Amino acid sequence: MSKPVGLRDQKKAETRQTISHVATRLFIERGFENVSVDEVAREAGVARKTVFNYFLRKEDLFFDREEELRSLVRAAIADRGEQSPVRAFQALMRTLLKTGHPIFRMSDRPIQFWRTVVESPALTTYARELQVTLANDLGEMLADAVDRPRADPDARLAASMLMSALVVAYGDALRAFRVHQDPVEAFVRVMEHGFAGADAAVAGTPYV
Amino acid sequence: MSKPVGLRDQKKAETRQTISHVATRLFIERGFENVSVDEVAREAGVARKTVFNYFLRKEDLFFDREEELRSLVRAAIADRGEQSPVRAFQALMRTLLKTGHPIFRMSDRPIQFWRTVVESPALTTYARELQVTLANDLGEMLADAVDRPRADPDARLAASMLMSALVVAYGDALRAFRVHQDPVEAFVRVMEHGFAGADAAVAGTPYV
DNA sequence: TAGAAACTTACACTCAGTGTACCTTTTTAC
DNA sequence: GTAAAAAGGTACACTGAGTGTAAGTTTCTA
Repeated sequence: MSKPVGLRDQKKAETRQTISHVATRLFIERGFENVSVDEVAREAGVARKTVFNYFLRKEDLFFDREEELRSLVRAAIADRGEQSPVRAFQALMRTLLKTGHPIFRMSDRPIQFWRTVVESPALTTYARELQVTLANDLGEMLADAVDRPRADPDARLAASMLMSALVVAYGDALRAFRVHQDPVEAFVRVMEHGFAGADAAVAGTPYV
Repeated sequence: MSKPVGLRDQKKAETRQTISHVATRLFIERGFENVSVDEVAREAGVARKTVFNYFLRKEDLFFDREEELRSLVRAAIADRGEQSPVRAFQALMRTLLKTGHPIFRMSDRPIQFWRTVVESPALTTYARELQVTLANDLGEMLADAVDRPRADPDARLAASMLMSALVVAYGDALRAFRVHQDPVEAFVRVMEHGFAGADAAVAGTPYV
């Protein structure tokens, strides 16, 4: 998070914002595959190449918020005190959920967002990549936290199961929302079962 | 599995085989992204369009064997007798592993195959899609087996965790192979931990 | 204020994937 | 056996993502 100071950085930030906002709006309105990058560029008043200068892939125009969660997790594991790293992660998730953090909020906006994702094969694929990336990251953080090698299979297993639990929980929360049930309650139920499972998977290791 | 009878079907099968074999060879030799579909078509003595008539996507040229595992799982769950469905699935995996079934065999050929996958972002993504597809399938089979709705979150959680365990186990087995350790032993160790975790996640449900 | 550095753009290109119309081969029906 | 029809293969033309390059333009720095 380096501070932009000069006029140049300010303009860059603005351009990036504009492109991302325009793209997000168009994608939600008309679907990801029905909007070309050309169109986004035109609407944002910028060259097509400029779009690709800011965003490596078309999908990046829609997902812009992965880094945030990652650093939250990193901080929680670093400041975990006496807790085991897995418990620290679980505690963080419970807190984010209870405090209605944007990432886990179940209101209209995110619902729209995820509907757009679900309706687009490309975005769905991208979301899965994100899950794997976060699982790998989490695995390395866990291993680092207990001084095991970064490729430690127990860490990877724990991370992978924790992420699975969250994704399944998220899916069920969306379903609950659609049928006008309490999405948070649905989320917590599945999440806690998954967390218990992850605990059991790495029982006897320093992770839990 | 309908039997091809006429000359036409025979030729079709041959063409498909040729294309798939040529493609697989080229991809393993030079990497997925370094071989264009044009090249595959040329080498197979066929028009580029013909390739896309047989295979929906370039990636399909490389992965050709998902259906087999799916039907094995389906059969195992159907014929599970007194066992719970999750136990039946776990038993199947142990058997496949012990009997050295092609899908789980850790010899040079699959190693080459997976190295090619790992080195290609597109193929890696495809493999993940496969994992999700199989997890969804398994989830529905589990739910069907105990007469719960197909979208039952417990079934999805169990399926997702079981698949996670297998994928992490597979990854660790490949790692073991590279360092000249026993890949099967590595696989079993991680798999069993994961299975125990999945059991715990859905303890108290009819799945386990 | 001039030159360096960084960003934007136009242009040309590769490659995946699709649609269409036409040609060739196999099948089928007489 | 042969002719019509059915199906596959091909050529061609197209869209759209993504990349490389060189030249123009804006901001920064000394």
